[in-house]
Amino acid sequence: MPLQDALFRPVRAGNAFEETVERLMQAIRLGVVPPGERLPAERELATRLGVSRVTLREAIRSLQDAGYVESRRGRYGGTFVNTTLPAASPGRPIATPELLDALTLRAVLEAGAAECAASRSLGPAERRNLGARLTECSCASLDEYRRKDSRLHLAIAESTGSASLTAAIADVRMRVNELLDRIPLLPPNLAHSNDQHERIVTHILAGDPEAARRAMAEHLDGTASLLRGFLS
Amino acid sequence: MPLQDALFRPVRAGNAFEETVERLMQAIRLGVVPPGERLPAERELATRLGVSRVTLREAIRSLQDAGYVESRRGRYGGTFVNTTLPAASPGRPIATPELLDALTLRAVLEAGAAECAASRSLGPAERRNLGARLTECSCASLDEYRRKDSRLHLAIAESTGSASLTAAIADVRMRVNELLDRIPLLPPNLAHSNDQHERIVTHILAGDPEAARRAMAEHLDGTASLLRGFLS
DNA sequence: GTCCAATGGCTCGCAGTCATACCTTTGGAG
DNA sequence: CTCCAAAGGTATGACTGCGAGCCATTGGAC
Repeated sequence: MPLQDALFRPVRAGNAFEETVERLMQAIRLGVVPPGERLPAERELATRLGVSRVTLREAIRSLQDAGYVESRRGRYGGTFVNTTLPAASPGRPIATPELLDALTLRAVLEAGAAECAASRSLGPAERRNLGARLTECSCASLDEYRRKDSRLHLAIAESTGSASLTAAIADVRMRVNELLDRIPLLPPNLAHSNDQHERIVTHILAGDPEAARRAMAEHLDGTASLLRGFLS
Repeated sequence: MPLQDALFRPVRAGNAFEETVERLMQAIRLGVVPPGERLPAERELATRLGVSRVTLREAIRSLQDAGYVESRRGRYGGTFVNTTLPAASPGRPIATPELLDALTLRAVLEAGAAECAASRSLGPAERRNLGARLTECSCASLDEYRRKDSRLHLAIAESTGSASLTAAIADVRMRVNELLDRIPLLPPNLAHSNDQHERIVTHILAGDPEAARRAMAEHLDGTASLLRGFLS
């Protein structure tokens, strides 16, 4: 019975150390803490992540070794994201069912988020945030595009007002980005992507849920078919 | 920055024991392992949950104490779900933001799942499964309705073919059911719900994604506004 | 120049968790 | 009747993760 497969899945994705590394990577790779910026202080971060400071420090240490962050002591010190990030390692080959699973979940979550965001009355701060992320994305160079793109999509998720939904989208984006890192990013795709972004944000700001959903679905379909093509 | 709140959320929802209890409760309360049925053998279940047998046994023990399951030794023994389940304990009062968060996520996931299921070409086994769950639900008595209802919704999720999506829906249903257990379930609501179920399944089987999505959204809106009313 | 608050760096003992192995019970196969 | 495979029940020793406390460093406030 495959329903049980979904429910009796592993309770833990790994040990506390591994999951903590994963979470910090998420913040960095999705551009939530941009290059040059500081992570929260260890004591605070450990509390927020529900993990001991010892474990958090081990995770940070491994990110240092991998070249993602650097730590400075003293007051006004902290752990800072490096301005030049290491390229993602290829990792294991991709299983097709896993790919389809991630793409399905992403389509549901992000299209739903776009619709939901468009059906809410957004405050001025939220509207400004969406605009800022959009222009940031359109100005981004190739090597920072994935990060700025993720940041925009997260801003849309965030404007649904649902923290769980935002978290779920962050998770699925990490899964999909891991796959996208295996295929080249071409300037024409990037330009097309920016057009679609603009349309999505416009529909959200105009409060047109149906149009926002359609635009987002179309946008996602682009990378989805790209992925399916490269990996099947 | 509230985006960081979503990403720097706790890495662990609790210790291994608590999370294991939660997972088993999910299988029972959502009707995935119905009353009278047997759970997988301890050794297998421990492997699937990625947890040691000791920890799993502690979890099972606490479910025994709470009256959810009984264990029998010997070959053809095992751990069986009790035919009469204890009523859910009220638990802590509900915070409104938490409620809205869960309802938003549910709307996105389940409406998306209905649409996705309708846009796939389902096999005969899947079609039969949907039909069976639908009639099971329409015949259910008040005290078993929530379980049968969840089981139908999970069948829809399952027919998207995405294990992650199914798991996500199971999780959010547990959250919402916990809230629904605080308000009475009335026969008229039940009848109305069954009508909507039938419409949803019909649209899915007919392969009409848009209609399936709309029907599901309407269906969810019913309980959502009920909840908002009772708790605000 | 001195102080001090905030930060990263470090250590130790207790709780929880795990892998492994072995014991006990049960009911069908032969 | 006997045997035995499959299930739950138990015990042991090592490892992980945690809380708490203390140390070391830094740069601004005074």
